[in-house]
This record gives sequence, structure tokens and C-alpha cells, in this order.
Amino acid sequence: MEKIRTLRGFRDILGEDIEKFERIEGASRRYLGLLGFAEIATPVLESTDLFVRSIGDATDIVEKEMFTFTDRGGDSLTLRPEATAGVVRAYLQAGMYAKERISKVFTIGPMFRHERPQKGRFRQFHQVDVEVFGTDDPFIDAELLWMISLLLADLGVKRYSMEINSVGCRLCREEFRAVLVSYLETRKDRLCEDCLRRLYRNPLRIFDCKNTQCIEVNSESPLLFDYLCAECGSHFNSFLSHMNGFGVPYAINKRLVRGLDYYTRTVFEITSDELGAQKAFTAGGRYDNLVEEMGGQKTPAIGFAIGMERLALIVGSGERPRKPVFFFAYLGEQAKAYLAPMTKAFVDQGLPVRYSYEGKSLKSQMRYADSLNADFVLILGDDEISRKVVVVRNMKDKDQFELPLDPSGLAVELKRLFHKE
RNA sequence: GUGGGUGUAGCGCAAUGGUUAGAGCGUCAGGCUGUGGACCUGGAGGUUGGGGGUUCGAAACCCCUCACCCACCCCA
Repeated sequence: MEKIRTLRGFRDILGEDIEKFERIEGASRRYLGLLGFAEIATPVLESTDLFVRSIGDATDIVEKEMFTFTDRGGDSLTLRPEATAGVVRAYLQAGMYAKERISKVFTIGPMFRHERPQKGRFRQFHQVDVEVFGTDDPFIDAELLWMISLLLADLGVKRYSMEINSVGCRLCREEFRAVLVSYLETRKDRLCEDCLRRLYRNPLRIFDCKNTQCIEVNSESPLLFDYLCAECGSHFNSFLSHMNGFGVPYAINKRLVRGLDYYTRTVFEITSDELGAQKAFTAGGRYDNLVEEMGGQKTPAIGFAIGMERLALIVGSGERPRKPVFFFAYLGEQAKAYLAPMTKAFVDQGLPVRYSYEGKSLKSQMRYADSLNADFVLILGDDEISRKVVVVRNMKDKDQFELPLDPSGLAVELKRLFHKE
């Protein structure tokens, strides 16, 4: 019979991987909590319209990467390809804007894109997604990047670069678009097929192209950055001064653009050269018009997402101090009768306890204890039962001593001896 | 969707077209019947990803297919 495996691009997360995920989640919740962010969880499945309207129907994500299907009732549903759309929907649906002036929220969970898998890219991947609604103050833009730098330091990520840019508002973008299209039209012959297609649909994306000819054309092209309106320009300068205030290192990349239509003004991308082709592991930006476009009041907002699989590839190996582990080895049926009381006593005291189910020979149980990295082995056989004691063996230095055979008293005593905080 | 690479035991690997596909690590048992790691012995574990073809003979060569990895595209 054919073995059933995970679907292409889907995978089980276990062992070291899940430990890294837990560390990333733990550190994220810690710093986000300190700065007043509330965790929310939104559904993985949403109406297809939500993503088409927010991400943009001309983007690659919507055009060819969504897991979309028709349900039994005939509705078009989509597994979320990113988190912002759902969070914006929740913000409006729960009326958060009426309950608080500024809403700082985050969500952690899986996203789905139907792409060909490669290093750091899966069809089901996970993000820590952070959003702030209700202010266009550039201080928050800098605060977010500073928070990310704290998080990365905490996780032992040292080599990364933070690139920032401004893509302006609707006004500057309209003006620039006309300038850019006329520039590119005179150089059509040097653009690749993809870029010709992008020319009228989404000309800003041409900056992303890696074709050498296109890069040449790009290197001389006018820059949106130089066409920012007065408000957007001063917003960016103010953002920079706050970045300096926090002391966060950054690099301005005037060609940095984003693949989702909703971004305005501040955009950023954090990359690592240890990641291969998919080097961006965190990215985001401001989206001052999206809430309004989704049917809400005009509400400026900013957010970012951390790609957990990619971050997990570069986090340092975190060796947290481990509490001593106790193994209970028993010999014979009489001793096994103590297994339940012993286990209960250890768990009551919060002590990690291990044991074998089959019993078997002491040698076999010792081997098993060793394979589980037990720090202490408690040995109980007929001899100990008749003497009303338990042998405690320290596996590191091979010292052995005896304690009275009384499960709860024993657990309390072992906690006192070896689990000092 | 396109291109390249790789598929042999649980894992990482070996095997000029030639007997019954091997060893290491891991696992289980024993040596040692109440004391772990080291050592020794033994056991279990394979549709050589799948299908077809060439051949006296295929893990190997050819074709198809599937999976994984990397890259393009795009993105976290």
C-alpha cells in the first residue's frame, strides 16, 4: 500500500524545528507584550474577496498563488496567503476603532501560498504578524523596527540588514508613475518580457527585476523617492530621526518596493545573506489607505510580518538551562505498584519524571534512563522495599545514596536538594 | 508554470552491467539474572521511489512518472 505523505510544500514541524518556533513565538510575545500589543487569532479560511480587494488583483499572490476553492454552498473561499487582510477585517468587524484610539495587535499562525517550494519557502508557512491602527505618526514606524532589532538580538541573530524606503502616498505615486512610464517607454527594447507586461499594469515592480538588462535600465531610471510630496518627504525624514533616536542601524534603499498594492510611505525589508535566494525574513510597511478601502473610516496603519521558517534558519542555538530530570527504575510487580504514586508525587512537585513501561532488567532501564538524559535514577526493588528506602543515583558523578520510601516526602526532598531556583 | 540536481535499511552512505544489494550510526537482545555511556557478539530491518524497455543478466543504461532539494518567477 502506498504510504501517505505530506502534500508538496507542507511539512511536519518537529524536533529542533519546533523548539526554534517556540523560541521565536516566546520572544515575540514577550517584546510585543511589553510594548502593549494584544494577541488575536483570525480564521485561516476567509472569503476570496477579502484578499482580492486588499492585496490587489494584479499581484502575483492573487493571480496565481492562492489556495482558492468553491465550498459546498457555492462560495469562493481562500486559505489566507498573508495576515494583514484578515486582521484589518477583524479590526473593522469587532469595532476596535470605537474602543481605543490606537490598536496594536499581533497574530501568529500559518499562511498558504501555492508556490513551488525551495529553500525558506513552503506552501504552508508561518508568520508573526504585527499591525498598528490609528496613527500615521512616524515614531511608531521607528518603534516597530527597534522592536524587531530587540527581538533579533534576543534570538541571537547578528548578521542581517535593515533596508528602508518610502513609496509615498497616492498623490506622489500618481505623479511618479507618469514619469516612470514615459522613461521606460523610450527603453522598451531593453526590457525583458515580464517587465514589458508590468509596464502598464504595475510599473513600480520593474525595480524588483533581476534581469541584467532591466537592472541597467533601472540603474538610470528616475526614482519615486525623488518625487515624494512635501508631506511624505517630511514623514520620511521624521522617521529617520526617530530611527537615529532609537539607535537602530539601517540602510536607505531607494529602489525597495513591495509586492502588495496596499503599501504607502514607509516600507522596509530585513534580509540575511545566510538564507539563499529568499533572503527577506521580515518585511512590512505603512498602509494608510487600506482600512478605508475595506469600508472603514480613514485610518492610517502600519504592520509587518516575520517569516518564521526563514527566521528559524538563522536563529542561534539557544541552550536554555534545563531542570534536572528524574528516572524511576523499578524491579518486579511489588515495586511497580509504586509507579503511580511516585509519578503523581513528582508531577505534584513540578519535577520532570520518566520511566519505562515494561520494566525489564535494571540494566535495560539504566540504558533507557541514559538515553533520555536523566540526571538522577531512583532504584526500587524487593531489597529496598523491605528496608523501606529508595536508592538515588546521580548519573553524572555516579554517587548513590538512600532516601526513605515515601513518594510525596521523597519528591519534596529531591526538589529541595536539586531544584533550587 | 520553467530549468538543473538527487532518489539504495529508521538516518547519512557504498556497491566496473555479473552470485543471495553491503558496512557504519541508530534500534533490540545477549555478554553482565540489581546499575547507564565504552567494548564484544548476535538479531530485526530493503518492492534499490514507481512503471515500462534494452540485456543471458539492471540499483546501475534508455523512456515515462512521482517525490525531494536548489534556482527562475514572486514573496515572509
